[in-house]
Amino acid sequence: MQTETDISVHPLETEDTHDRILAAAQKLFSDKGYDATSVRDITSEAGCNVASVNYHFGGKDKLYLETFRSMLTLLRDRRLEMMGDLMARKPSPTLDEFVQTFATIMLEPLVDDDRGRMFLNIVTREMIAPRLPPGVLLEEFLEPMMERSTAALAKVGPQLDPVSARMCVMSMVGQLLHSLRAHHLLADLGRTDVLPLSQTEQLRHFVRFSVGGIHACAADPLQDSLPEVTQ
Amino acid sequence: MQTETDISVHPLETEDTHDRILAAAQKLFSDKGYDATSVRDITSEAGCNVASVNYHFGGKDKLYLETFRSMLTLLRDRRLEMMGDLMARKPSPTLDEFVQTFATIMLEPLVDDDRGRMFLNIVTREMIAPRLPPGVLLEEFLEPMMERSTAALAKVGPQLDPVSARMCVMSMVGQLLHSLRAHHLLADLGRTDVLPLSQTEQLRHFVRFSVGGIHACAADPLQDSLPEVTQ
DNA sequence: GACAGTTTGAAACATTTGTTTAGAATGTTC
DNA sequence: GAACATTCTAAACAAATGTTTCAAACTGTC
Repeated sequence: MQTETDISVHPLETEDTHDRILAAAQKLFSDKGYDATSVRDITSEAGCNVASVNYHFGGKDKLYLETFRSMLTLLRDRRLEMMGDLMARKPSPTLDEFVQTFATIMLEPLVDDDRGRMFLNIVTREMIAPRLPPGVLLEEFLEPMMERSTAALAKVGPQLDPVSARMCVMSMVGQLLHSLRAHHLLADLGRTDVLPLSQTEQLRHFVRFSVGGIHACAADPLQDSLPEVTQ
Repeated sequence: MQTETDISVHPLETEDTHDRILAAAQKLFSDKGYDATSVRDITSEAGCNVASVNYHFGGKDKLYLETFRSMLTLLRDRRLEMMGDLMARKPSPTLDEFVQTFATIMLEPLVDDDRGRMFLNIVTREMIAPRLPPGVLLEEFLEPMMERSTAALAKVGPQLDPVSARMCVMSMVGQLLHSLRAHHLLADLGRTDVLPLSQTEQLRHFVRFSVGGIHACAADPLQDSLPEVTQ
């Protein structure tokens, strides 16, 4: 952001067409989805010609792929960095601290109203109806974060078998994404009455519930019912 | 299903065009979304003429609305009925039983591979990019189930303030939907290695985690930080 | 200023889109 | 059987879609 020279006064016009198209595509693809977004929607939002998409990106599908990759690598790397910071702390975080920071790590890139919702929407869409080459979403974006989170939880949490740790991370992620989606839906409808809690209070509930759940999992391990899976 | 006479041998051809279109629309709208599904896709799947959609439903958007309503009222009523059965049991269910049955109630209509995934997909899409009149999804479908679930939990669970009970239901729903979406994604990619647990074991984790979370919430109520919200 | 390379613009391309039209087929009623 | 309403089909409609074409405009270099 700060890297641009201050020659031009208008920040939008400092970006070249390539970047303006990418920005418009991020907004529109996230907002309305791939099919509901026409190339002309994008180019008119970007203030350029229809042909520019094909000149700069080689087609609508290629633009979508580049859009998705540019957004999601940003999201992933930011999360991985925050997770790395957390786990590098000199006294290892307590379980409470870990769960709370985990929520921040997962949500912080998503709650920024500019790009946050776009992230969530485009990932959600990709989960239901993938438009990317198969496996890209899972292997490049979901699994790395999943792996690190599971390892981190296993380190700070109570004694948990690997599978239980993974399931606990899934439980936490599910809670966070669902409450965020619900928040967006309710905000759109102006129904602030349905979930009368501030973000702080919602976070407190999440930590409370999840820490309780993790302890319960540690006290009652899954493994005993598993006949030592061949691996 | 059993109400049809056995005059015709071919079950598909016993349905009239109206129903065949509706069935095809359910499949395709859920599978690919509203925009990616063309009227011709639907009519060719239903084996009828393009004009039939407009004749029987008055347009693509009307067909979508009818499709959504027919699917979701089915889903909602089935869940509400199961929830009613559970709470009508002579000895009130324990918290463990409640959480376990809650999972069944939420998932059972969704795991049937025929229609289950269609339900989940179409609801998910409606949450990110509504195509229905605003509020229909929330007020007709989500809130009734939410209300009943919260009330039921408050009845069988430990002492929980209303807001905490609601948040606990949210936590449970979030977990269930997320693990189901993950299951679908992984199944599509053939990655059975990522989540090496049977449905029974996943259910066991869910119950364990959620019961632990609920107890933790009861032990540490949210209310004390709330300055008695004006209502 | 002339030149080569890059970027942009207006127009047109062939498809596909949702919808409409008019008429044939079908079943029902008198 | 005639008149009727209902349901279906083929064809056509205008509008929107992603993409291509090609000349104009711009860029920097000599």
